[in-house]
Amino acid sequence: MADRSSKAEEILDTAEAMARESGFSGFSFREIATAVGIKSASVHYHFPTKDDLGVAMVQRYTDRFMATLGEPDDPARTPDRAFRDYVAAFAKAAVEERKMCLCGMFGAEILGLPLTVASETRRFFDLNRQWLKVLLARFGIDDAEDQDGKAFAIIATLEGALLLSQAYDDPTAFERAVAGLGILNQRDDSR
Amino acid sequence: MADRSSKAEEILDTAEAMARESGFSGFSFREIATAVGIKSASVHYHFPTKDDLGVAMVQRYTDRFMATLGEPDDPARTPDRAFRDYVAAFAKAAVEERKMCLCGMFGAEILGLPLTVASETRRFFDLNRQWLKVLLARFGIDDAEDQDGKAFAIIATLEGALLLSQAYDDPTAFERAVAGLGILNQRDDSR
DNA sequence: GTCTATAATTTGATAGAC
DNA sequence: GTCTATCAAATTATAGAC
Repeated sequence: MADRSSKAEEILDTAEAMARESGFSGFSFREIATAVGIKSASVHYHFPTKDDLGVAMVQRYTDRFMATLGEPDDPARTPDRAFRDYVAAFAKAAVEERKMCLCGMFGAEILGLPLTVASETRRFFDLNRQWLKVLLARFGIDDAEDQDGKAFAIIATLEGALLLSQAYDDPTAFERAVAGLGILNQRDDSR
Repeated sequence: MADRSSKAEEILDTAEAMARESGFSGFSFREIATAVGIKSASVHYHFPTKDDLGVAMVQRYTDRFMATLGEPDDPARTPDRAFRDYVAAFAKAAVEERKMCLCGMFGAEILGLPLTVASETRRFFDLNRQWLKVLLARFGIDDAEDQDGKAFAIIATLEGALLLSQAYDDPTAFERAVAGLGILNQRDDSR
């Protein structure tokens, strides 16, 4: 896709990890440089400005996230299974990575972001909504407004569950929040 | 409570507004000073360090928020009504103020906060969970684990709905997320 | 690609006069 | 309470050598 050098990927790894813990202002070129073993001027060689770095971070995060989801209407996967996979994508952030969703973090502080990064952040949510709409149609939810509301509700709950996991530094907060949700439990028997 | 001067309140107003848009690193003593018409050294007179300011911001926000909620077991208010009031407290942030919840913002970036501010932020969520548990008991939900899960799910959805409203700069995102949620619609007839 | 060196700006914070 | 003056550190970013 972007065909980046391995050093550029290392930079993105580090910047993403830092941003998912403390936001866009939560990392600096110097910190990243130290972490990957180069100087800050060399980071600027790969990503001239912080805007550029921010955009690349969100694009890579979004591409990876959507790729792990697969297609919502893949006939090889039941709707129930696809929905569980969707929840699992967020659970991974809470349990394995113990970090916020990058776009959830940027979404909250979007008014303080460069416009290019803000725009790319909204794209993440647009793609998620579209993916969920296709899936909800397979559940027999055909009304567009209904699909829209349910998609928003699902994303909100999962992003909020991640937020609580961060606040408490406790992955079980994510699990408890999701387990306590009716929408998800309706299909608890389908595993 | 804190018995602060009106200038200190002005400072807190400004800092809160800025933090709810772009986080803890999203405001500086100089910006605040300019906004309230004094110099940054004078801001330090009221709040010696940024830690102090952050703690005061969260304490005041939490106190105000819990005060508007009232008592969850006030017999003068039906459980349905109390729950609607709870949702309305978050809706106010999305629709009237068009800002993130201060503690939702700080919760997401909690790993980048001073420990004192982080601790105060968790208190906000502790108080919210306790309030909801008392309310859920009135709905006949007596199992403690059940109460806990549902409380987490409700807070997660509302904080996540605020996050989406910020990301899209659109209060209707909050409303759509909440409307699409089964847990809330079950009692749609009780208004 | 990475470095040294450096510029311009911003940040949190303090000392001391009024 | 507010000011001027100042500080040390950090930030994003650039120029130019290797």
